[in-house]
Amino acid sequence: MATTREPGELRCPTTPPSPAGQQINIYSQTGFTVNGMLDHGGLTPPPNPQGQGMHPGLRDTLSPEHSDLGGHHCHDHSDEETPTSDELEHFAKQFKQRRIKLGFTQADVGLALGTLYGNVFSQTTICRFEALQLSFKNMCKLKPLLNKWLEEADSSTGSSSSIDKIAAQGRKRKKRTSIEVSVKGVLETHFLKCPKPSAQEITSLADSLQLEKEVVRVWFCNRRQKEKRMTPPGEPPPHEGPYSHSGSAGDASSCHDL
DNA sequence: ATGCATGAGGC
DNA sequence: CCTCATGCATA
Repeated sequence: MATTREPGELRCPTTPPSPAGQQINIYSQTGFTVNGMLDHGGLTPPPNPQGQGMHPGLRDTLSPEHSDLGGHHCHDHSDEETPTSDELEHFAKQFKQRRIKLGFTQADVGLALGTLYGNVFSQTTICRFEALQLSFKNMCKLKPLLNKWLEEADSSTGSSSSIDKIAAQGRKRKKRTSIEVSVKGVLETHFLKCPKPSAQEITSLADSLQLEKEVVRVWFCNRRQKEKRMTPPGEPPPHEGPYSHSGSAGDASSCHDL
């Protein structure tokens, strides 16, 4: 049932005490510069064609170099340029390890980034970074920031934190709709058939599932995003029993079935 | 750790 | 409407 509840004040139950005492940060997102990835007084380095182009499976053999065309080449410094998937993976692992050793929570890091560079991030984002659950591009963007934080953190092992919260906006966030597992299953099935249903298909699907069209639409959007992330479900330290997923009995022909 | 949601930018 | 980057609210 869609029991619309207002966003109550809820605090993370698992937020270890962290030292506080720093400066305040500025605003939040939207409008920040895209780091200084390319700003040398030379030619603009070739854009990274990768990213979303590859499907989940770029775990091992991935050419770590780029084809230099034109006749110019820029060396890749310690941290810059487009890292490889492997590099990102390694970095993420090390980052998490060090972060924990230093006694910081994911939330702490997110805030620290804000006080350090003005870009605040939530626990969610840090978590996803560590788990490599972001898009390749996104990972590349965050790596430099987190890397810098690492340096700062281990350098000044003692005081680094801040307490600052951005006021919630006037808009009320819709209550999270919990979709029943059985319904999710149906959605999954449809996704396999048609990852990108048309508006009308979404409408009828929503209708048959008794869900708001918007909810269904968003579900598909989120589902597509998941498909684009790095680390295909169950890869790194495979301890998980991958769902053998039977060949969905039924039909897998056309997505038009209104 | 994740599911559903918001919003900006793009066609 | 979609993609993408992000995050509140939850399990």
